[in-house]
Amino acid sequence: MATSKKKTKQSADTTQASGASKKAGGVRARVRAELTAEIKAAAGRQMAESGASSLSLRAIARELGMASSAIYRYFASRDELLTALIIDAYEDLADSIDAAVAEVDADDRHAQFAALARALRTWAVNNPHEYALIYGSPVPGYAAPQDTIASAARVPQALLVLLMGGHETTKPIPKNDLSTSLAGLIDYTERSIDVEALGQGVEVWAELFGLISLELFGHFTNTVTDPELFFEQAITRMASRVIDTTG
Amino acid sequence: MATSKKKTKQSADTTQASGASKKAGGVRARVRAELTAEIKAAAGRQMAESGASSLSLRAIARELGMASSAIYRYFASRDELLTALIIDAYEDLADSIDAAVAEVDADDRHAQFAALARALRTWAVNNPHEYALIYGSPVPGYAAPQDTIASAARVPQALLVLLMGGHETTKPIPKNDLSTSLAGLIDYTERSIDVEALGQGVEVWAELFGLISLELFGHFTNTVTDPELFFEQAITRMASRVIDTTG
DNA sequence: GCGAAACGAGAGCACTGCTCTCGTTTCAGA
DNA sequence: TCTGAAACGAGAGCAGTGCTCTCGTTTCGC
Repeated sequence: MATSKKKTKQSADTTQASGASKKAGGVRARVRAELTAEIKAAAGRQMAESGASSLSLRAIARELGMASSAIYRYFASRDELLTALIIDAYEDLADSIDAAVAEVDADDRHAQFAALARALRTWAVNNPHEYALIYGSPVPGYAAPQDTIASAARVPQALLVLLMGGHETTKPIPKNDLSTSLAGLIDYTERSIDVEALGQGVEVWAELFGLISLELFGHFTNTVTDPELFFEQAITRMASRVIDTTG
Repeated sequence: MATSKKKTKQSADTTQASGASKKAGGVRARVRAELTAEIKAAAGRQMAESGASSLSLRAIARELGMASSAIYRYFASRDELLTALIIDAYEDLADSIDAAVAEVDADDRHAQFAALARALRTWAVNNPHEYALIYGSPVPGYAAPQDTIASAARVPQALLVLLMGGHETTKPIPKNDLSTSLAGLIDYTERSIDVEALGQGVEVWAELFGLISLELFGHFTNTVTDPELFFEQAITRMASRVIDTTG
């Protein structure tokens, strides 16, 4: 009876959600880029007020006035959107730190470290959900794609540069527990930094994130009454450890 | 026509989901306690393999062979279940630490600190999801109920005890930036601990959590190749800072 | 100009937390 | 001991989610 819907010649619908740029010229490509950015912006807005865990693709679609299924033309899944936000967060943080460090005298390494630390904390305080997204507990199933790793590395890179400014070494790396545990870092820095300094760097790095995480995640309430003031004091001590370590 | 269902005298159904113990005697009370424990156990099992974010009340009900709505007789909401798990996690961690510290010579404070630190990390490594639950990013809307605070405090308490073992003071607390920022902690310890030592304690505390969080959350991959070995080295240095601080 | 690819909209599936109702079981007080 | 009230389990139902599939339209590249 009813003829099955006329079968128009239909194509395969093989849109790449994680669009690898395609031709940059076309009008469609431009619109696509804009919409992608709009989706990320809406997601960022939504995340800023309710956090990453409650981020809803449907809510984003609603805000943008489009069907929820349309989002999938731009991001293959919620996870992929999250990944994009993670990368953006890393980049934004790294930019903030780099800018702050660049503003102070390159010879004053104490001041450089202080600038780095303050930039890190300030960014975290101003973007708590983004901070939680990248340095808080990761979603269990979530395996960081290779893309994020490069961006993630930019942040500690700033501290490594600081270390390189005073602890370069040409001496062979000693073979001991410390160098064993830091093998990856030693490799990454091409054996150019003194191992003791590297170790102090990692420790200070951990303290920085510890202080900020404990503050942001509410573990300082009623004990460390003024986290910012305490952080300032800690900066001085941490700077000494990072900079005055004799290799 | 059809008589509306006969209105049996019906009561108000005012079960308190967050059961405040009631009479301990009755059979019903005992069954209730058992089922509550079973639900928490199932939740813990489910969390251990897929993390807290994907914890599903319906899945728990399924595992226990009951209707999902029945769960609400025991926990008013998913959040309340989470809270119970959080408290259990804090208690379990605090127990582990206390037990580890108690096993070493009370006079050897370096060894005591080392035991504390190792117990903390070991627990975290063995219970990564529980660790993430209590020290990772909190759910944005989630405000820690008063109940959790007491349990949460037990953990850093262990370090405070260590500090008290060597930095008691009867001198008045100086009025400076450090004491201002730590006002809450000074109050909590009833001004019995030297402020400098308190400051070092907080810093070391932060470093401990920083090291463990960075390791567990995957920020050490390819850099700190052997986190456990590195942690061991850091312990020595941290112990010195905590214990050898001259007030 | 035309075929193929890209796209937006909409329906639908399986899942979630949570609520409400209803019949049953247990408890506590008279 | 009896009885009304409280506690309980089951089930249906609601609103929300991520994601898939289909279908008609628009745009692109050759």
